[in-house]
Amino acid sequence: MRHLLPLHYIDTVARSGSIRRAASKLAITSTALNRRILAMEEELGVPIFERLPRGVRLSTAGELLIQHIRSQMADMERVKSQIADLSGARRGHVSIVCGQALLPHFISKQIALYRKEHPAVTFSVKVCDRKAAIEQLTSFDADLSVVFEPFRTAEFQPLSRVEQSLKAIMSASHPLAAKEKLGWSDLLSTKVVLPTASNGMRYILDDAMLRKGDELEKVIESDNFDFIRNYLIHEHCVSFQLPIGLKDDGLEDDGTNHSGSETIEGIADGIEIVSRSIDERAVPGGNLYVAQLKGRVLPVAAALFANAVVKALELRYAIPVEDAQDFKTGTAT
Amino acid sequence: MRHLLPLHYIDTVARSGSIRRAASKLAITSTALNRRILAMEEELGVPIFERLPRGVRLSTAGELLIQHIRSQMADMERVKSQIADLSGARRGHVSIVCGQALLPHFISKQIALYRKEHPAVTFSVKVCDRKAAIEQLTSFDADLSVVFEPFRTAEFQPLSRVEQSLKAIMSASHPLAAKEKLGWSDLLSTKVVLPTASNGMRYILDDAMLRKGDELEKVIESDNFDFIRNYLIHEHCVSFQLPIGLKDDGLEDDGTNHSGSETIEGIADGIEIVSRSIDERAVPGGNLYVAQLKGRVLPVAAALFANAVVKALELRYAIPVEDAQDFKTGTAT
DNA sequence: CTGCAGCGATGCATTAAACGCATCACATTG
DNA sequence: CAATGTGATGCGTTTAATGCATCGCTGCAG
Repeated sequence: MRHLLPLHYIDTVARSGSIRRAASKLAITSTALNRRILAMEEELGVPIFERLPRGVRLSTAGELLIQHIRSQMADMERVKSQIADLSGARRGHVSIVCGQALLPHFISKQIALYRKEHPAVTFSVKVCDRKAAIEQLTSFDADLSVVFEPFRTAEFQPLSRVEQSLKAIMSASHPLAAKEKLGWSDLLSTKVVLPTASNGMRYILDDAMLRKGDELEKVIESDNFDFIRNYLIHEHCVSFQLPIGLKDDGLEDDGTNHSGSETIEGIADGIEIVSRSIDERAVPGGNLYVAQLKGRVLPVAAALFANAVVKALELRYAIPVEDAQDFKTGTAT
Repeated sequence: MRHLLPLHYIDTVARSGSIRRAASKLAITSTALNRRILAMEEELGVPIFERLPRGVRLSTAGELLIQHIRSQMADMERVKSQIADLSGARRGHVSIVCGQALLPHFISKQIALYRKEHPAVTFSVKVCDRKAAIEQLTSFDADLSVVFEPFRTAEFQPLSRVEQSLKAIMSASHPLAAKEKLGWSDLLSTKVVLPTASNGMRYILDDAMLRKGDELEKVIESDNFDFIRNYLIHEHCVSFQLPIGLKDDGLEDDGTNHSGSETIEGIADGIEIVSRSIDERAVPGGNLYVAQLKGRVLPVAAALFANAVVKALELRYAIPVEDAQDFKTGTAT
């Protein structure tokens, strides 16, 4: 797309923070790039960038412009995807940001299913905390966001929502593993490993501690779920996970319960990690959202993948009736 | 804006229906234009235009593209207007389509008021029937639409709505001028002059006739309100007008009633044209909508003018309470 | 049936725009 | 105080766009 090359140039400069760095990324000389920037500012009548000693930064006008540019480039992708869809062959790229819990089982399975139908569609998956997710949407770096307890702004447009109650995970030999469902006092009786503050589950847990007035005995804090799960093998601690992040959350794909099978999360070094329910009165459930940028029309591939994700999610974790309507109309907008 | 010159070229070709005609409009040779079209199609991978013996027509892919292009150009205007607004001086252009009834008094007054505050803002006003109005919005030829009983589609986004009951207008010497309020039998007792079918009032009247099972005695049909009003001078007929289309609809600007003054519409050749209310049971009221294209972010000037129009309209003709909320959220979207 | 008019496509010489190199002026940094 | 990295600018070169003339085609009027 030749005609939006100047736009791409500006975008790259804005991301790079310096004309010369952007120029090397774009494989042109800084001279050429500099001139194009100057020409663009000339046409616009106002500077797009503030000149700093160590580079450039977007001016106020530039902030307005860059938003337009990114929206414009993303929309061109959408048009191209729709045109490609006319000729039957669906191709394109879907960029997703999601919470860690989604990665190991749910998202990977959904992508595999979609790619089975449309092998020409490629994906990129980024892990983001609840705040960065929305930023990725607004900068048009991501098409879709699937995040637990996301940071909601006016630009956040939910496509679907399901409730997720936190599950406790621990070694099978942990004393609490004997219980079917854990209460607040159970959690207070053990050492816990928590995700870092940027995580949605931590947000729920901090809130619970604040309201109860108790502090859980936090011995480890980590932003990596793999590390946390593996640590539980070595010490009798409890940590937390969303049902959707478990290998087996006790549900079939259509949301019906298992016939009383064991809820074994995984085996490492011969030690089983098991998951147990937590009483909702101890730790209230949170919301998992599928969302896009408000007002944006997604490329064909992204829109249809979003539909598939929403469908799978709502089938497995029934959506609350009172809100269902809202999200349906939200999707149609 | 140099970078969207190619887009402007395509848009012009689409509107002209031939590359050569477009080339002369754009003051370049047909060769150059033709090449740019070919280059663009090359980049896109599919033809944008179908080649006909007498010119070109948009292909299916072209239809998708042209919508993107127009949206893109309109959005660039918005960005420019917002950037201009940063430097304090509001400038720009507002393009309005509206029904005939709005023109003589309401819209002209609103534009005058706005231009008093911002003399650098220019306006274009087109008269459209209820169907063409929405088309002008979708093609980005108009920013705002103010139409009585508009043709509503999914792309039509109301910013406000007020009810308007039809008024009967006639020469002061017409027998029915003696009455304060006219019923259905009154209308049946006289000859009438009607607007053409594309008009919103006609839509209401046709509907009323259908439901009553009676036909009004239509002697003249015209799409021009000036002609209609002037004709009433020469023959004892009744025609119709919206309150907002009257010089004096019996209301002050804030919606309160006049203190029993005469409702004189105008004087021509010494004969007064007066307006009289019509019983709602005879002819039900219709809705006057202020609207924009769904999902579009208007330029600063257009958005603020829309606000002013909505405010003036709702102050004068109180908006129905039960629907007010919907339109408020609609505006915010 | 035929010639004419209008259309889009294309080869070629010309022109204008973009580019790269070398260099300057400036500010921060070590 | 030198060293580094930044954006701006003058100049020769290269690339891309433009205009002209022309071709092949189709529908239409005589």
